[in-house]
Amino acid sequence: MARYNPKETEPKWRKAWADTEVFRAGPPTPGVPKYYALEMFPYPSGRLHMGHVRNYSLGDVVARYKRARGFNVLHPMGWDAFGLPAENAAMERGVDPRGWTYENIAKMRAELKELGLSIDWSREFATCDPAYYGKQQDWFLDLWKRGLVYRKESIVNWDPIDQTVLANEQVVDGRGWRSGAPVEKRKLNQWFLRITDYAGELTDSLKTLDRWPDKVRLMQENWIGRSKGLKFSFGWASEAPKGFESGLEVYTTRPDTLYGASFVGIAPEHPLAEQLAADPKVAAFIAECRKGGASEAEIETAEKIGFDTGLTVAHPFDPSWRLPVWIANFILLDYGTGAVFGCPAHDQRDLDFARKYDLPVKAVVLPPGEDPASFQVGGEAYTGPGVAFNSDFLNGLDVEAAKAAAIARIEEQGQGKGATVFRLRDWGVARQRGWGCPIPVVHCAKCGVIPVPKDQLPIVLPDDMDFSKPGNALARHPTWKDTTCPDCGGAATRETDTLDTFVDSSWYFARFTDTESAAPIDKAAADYWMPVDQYVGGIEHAVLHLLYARFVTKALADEGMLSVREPFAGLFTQGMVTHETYRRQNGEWVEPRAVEFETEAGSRRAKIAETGEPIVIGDVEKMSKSKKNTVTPDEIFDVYGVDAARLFVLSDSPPERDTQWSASGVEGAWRFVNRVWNEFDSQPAGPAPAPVADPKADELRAFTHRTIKGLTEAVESFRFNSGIARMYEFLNKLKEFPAEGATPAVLGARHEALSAFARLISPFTPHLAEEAWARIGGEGMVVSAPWPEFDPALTQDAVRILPVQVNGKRRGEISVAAGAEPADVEKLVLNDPEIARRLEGLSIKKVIVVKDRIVNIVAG
RNA sequence: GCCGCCGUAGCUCAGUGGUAGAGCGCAUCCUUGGUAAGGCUGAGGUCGGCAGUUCAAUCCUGCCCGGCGGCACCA
Repeated sequence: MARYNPKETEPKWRKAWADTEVFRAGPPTPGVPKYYALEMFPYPSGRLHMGHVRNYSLGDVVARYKRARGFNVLHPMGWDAFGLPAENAAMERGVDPRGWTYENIAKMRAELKELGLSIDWSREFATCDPAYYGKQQDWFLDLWKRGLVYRKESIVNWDPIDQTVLANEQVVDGRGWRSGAPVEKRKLNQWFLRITDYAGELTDSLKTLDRWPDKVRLMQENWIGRSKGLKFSFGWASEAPKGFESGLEVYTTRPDTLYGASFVGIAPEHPLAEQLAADPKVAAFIAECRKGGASEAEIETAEKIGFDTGLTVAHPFDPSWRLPVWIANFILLDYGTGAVFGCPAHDQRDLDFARKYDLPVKAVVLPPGEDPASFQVGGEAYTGPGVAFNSDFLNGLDVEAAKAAAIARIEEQGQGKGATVFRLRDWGVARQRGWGCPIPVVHCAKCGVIPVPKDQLPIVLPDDMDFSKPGNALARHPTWKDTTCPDCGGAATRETDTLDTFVDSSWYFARFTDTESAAPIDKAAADYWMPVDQYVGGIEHAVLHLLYARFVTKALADEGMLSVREPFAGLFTQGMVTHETYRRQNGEWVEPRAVEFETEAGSRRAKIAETGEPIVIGDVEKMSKSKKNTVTPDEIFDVYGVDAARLFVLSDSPPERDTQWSASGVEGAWRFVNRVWNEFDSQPAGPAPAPVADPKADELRAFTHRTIKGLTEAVESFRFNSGIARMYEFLNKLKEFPAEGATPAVLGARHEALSAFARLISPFTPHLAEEAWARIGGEGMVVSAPWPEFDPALTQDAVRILPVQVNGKRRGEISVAAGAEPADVEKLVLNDPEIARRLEGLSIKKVIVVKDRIVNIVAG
C-alpha cells in the first residue's frame, strides 16, 4: 500500500485541470443556468497569507459545488492593484511602483494557482492595467454628464501620514483606516460622487438582500442613517442678518417638543456664523471651537461651549415668544441644516448646554405614570415615550401623533415641510496620489474644468514619476500635466488627482463578465452573468467597498450599462485567521515555527525548540507580522500539501467566525487525507459487484445516503465545517466495513460509498478527490462528475432504536420497525420486562410516543 | 450609552424540543518491513447561571453573568 503523496498528485491534477481548461466559463447562453461565484479580489502585496487561503477556499467550495450541480460557473480572479503600498515601496526602495506591482502579481498568481482553485484565469486583469482604468475613466465621464460627479471646496479628512484625503467611511475612530494617524481637517477643492442621491434606495433595497448577513445590512442601515423629521425656518424677531431674510432653517426629529424650545443653535461653520465673524469676539469663539481634535476621545470629552449672538427668532407657534440664537460647538454643519432648535428637557446635549448657560428647561413630554404638576427634568433629559403637555394644541397627544400634528401645523403656516435626512455624506473620491486612476479632466484658464473627450481615453499615467519623496508624484511630474484645452485649444493642465481605489473595486465584478469589451461593460454578458450569486470576503468592508459597489451599480444601471440594481445577490463575510502568540520572558515576540510544546500534568508549556528557553503562550490574535504569529501558506503546503491546508482552514470553525490556526489542527487534517486515501487504496480494483440485499451492506448504504443528504445541506447553507465533520463520521463508518475479507455485497456498498465520497470531498480537497476518483475507476475527472444524489428511502433505517424515558429520564431502549404506530409501540414498551421493572411501585399516568423517535412514560 | 454576535469535553468547534458528537490533547494496549509513522480501546460534559413554558429544555421565553464586534455630540 503506497502512502499518499501530495507532492506528486497535487501538481499532476492542477496540470490536468489547466490542460483541459475545465474552469473556463461557458459562453453566456440564455436558458443555461449560470452561477457567478466571486471572492473579493486581493491587493497584490506579493505574499499569500492564511486569510487569502481561507477566503479563496471558501469561494472555491461554492464554485466547485455549483459546477458539479450543472451550472455554467463564472469564477474569475483579478488584482486590486492601485494604492499606497506600491508608492511606499517606491519611496523606501527606489523601485518603480508599476514594476513592483506586476512582480507581486506574478508571485501571488503562482501561489494562488498552487491552491488549486477552480478559477477561470483567462479573465484575469489588474485595476492598474490601462485597459481597465481607461474604461473606468469612460464611465466616470458618463456619470459626470448625469450630474453625479461634482467639484466643491470643502472641509475634508486629511491623513498627514499618507498625505491624502480620506472619505468619511475611511476614517475609523478619528484615524486614517490605513495609516492609523489622527485625521486633520483641511479645506480643499474636492471631487465628489453623489452617493447621497441614492441614499433612500440604498437603504430601502437592503431589505431585498435576503442572502446578506443581517449584521452587514444593519451596519449599512446605520451608516446611511435615515431619519424622518421636519425642516422649517424660524422668522427673525431681531433685525434679519443680510442674506438670511427668509429666516433661519433648522432640522429636527422631535417637532413634538417645539413648545419646549429654549434656544436656537447653529454650527460654528454655518454661513451665518461666518458672516457674524466680522465681529472679532465671534471670530475668536469660532477659532476656539476648531481647536478640538476629531478623535473619538476628544469628541467624547469635549465640553459644550456656546456664544450668544444677540440675534433672536420668533417661535413658530407663538410669534411673541422670542428665542436667542447661539453658536454652539456641538452642532454639526453637514447634518440636516447645520442649525437646530434646542429643547433641553428632551435632549441630553441641549440639556447640558442649557444648564451651563442657564437657559430655560421646560418639560413638554409627560412620561407614563408621572404627575404633570410635579414632573421635573433634572440632570437627565427624558427621551422616552409619553404624552405632550404644556404644549397648547398638542396637549394629550402621544409622541408620534404630536409629531404629525406639529408638522401639519408648520406646513399649513408655510414655514417648512416634513423631511427625510441622511447621515450619509457624498463620497469624496479624489486622492492626491500618483499611483491611481487619473481623473479624466483638464483645467483651462479660459474654459474652466473640462472633461477629456472620450476618444482621448485612456489618460495613462506617465512611466517616469518621482516617488522619492512624499506627496503627489503625478502632480510634480515635469510635463505630464501640460496639455491643450479640448474646447478652446489653448494651453491647459490635466487634473493630477487620482481616484480613490475604492472606485476601482466598485465595478470590477461587472468587467469580469466580459474583459475584452470595448465598452466598459458588455451589456449582454453582464445581463447573463450579473448579479454575483455568491460574494465572499471580509467583514471589514461592510460599509466601505460593499456600499460603494452598490451605489456604482445603481448609477451604472441608471446610465443603462447594467440591468441589475444590486451587484451581489448573496454575500458571505468570513472571519479572520488567528493564531496563538508567543513571547520570550523579555517580551519579544517569537514565531510559531521556532516553538516546541510539551504537556505536563495537563498543562501545556512552550519553549524555543533550539535553546529550550521557556516561552509564554499569549492570547489568540489575528495573524500579523508585528506579533510574529503568522504561518505562511507555502510552508504548510510544503509539509502537508494544499488539500490538508484547505481542509483545515475550512473545517475548524463556522466560516463567518474567526478560526484558530494550529499546528496540531493541520496535522489532524493531514491524517484525515491519508486515512481517506487508505480507504480508497484498500478497495480491490475492478468493477464493483452488483448490489444485493444484505443487512450489513444496507447499513453502510443507509449511512452513505444520509451523508450525501447531510453534506449537501451543509454546503448549501454555508456550514462547511459541519459538512466536513460529516466527512469525518463517514470515514469512521467506512472503517467499520473494511475491504479485506468483505462479502461481495459489502464490497458493492463500499464502492458506492467511495464513489460518493470522492465527489463529496471534491470541493474541499480537490486533488485528493481526483486521485481517489481515478483509483476506483471513476469516469473522467471528478471535477466534471455530477454531484451524488441520495435516495430518500435509503436514508431511513428499517429498524429504529427508541429511547424509553420515565418522567423525562432515559431508563432503557426498545427496537421497533421504522414507522411503527404509537399504539403498537406503547404495547411493546409496557410489555418489556426491563421497563416494567423500572415502573415497579409507580402508577402510569400517561405514555407519550413520538413516532420513530422516543417514548416517555409519565408515572407517579 | 445604543445595536448585534458568542458561551457545549482540557483546547478548537459541530449538533438537536426527545440516546450529547468530531478533530486535537490525554490514558491503555497493539504494531515496529506504511516508521521524523500506523492502528485498537478508553476516560473525560450539572451543554455560562437562575427562573418560566412543556410529558420532556443544551435547544423555546425572560432576567442575569462573562467574552467579542459595530456605531456613537447625526438634533
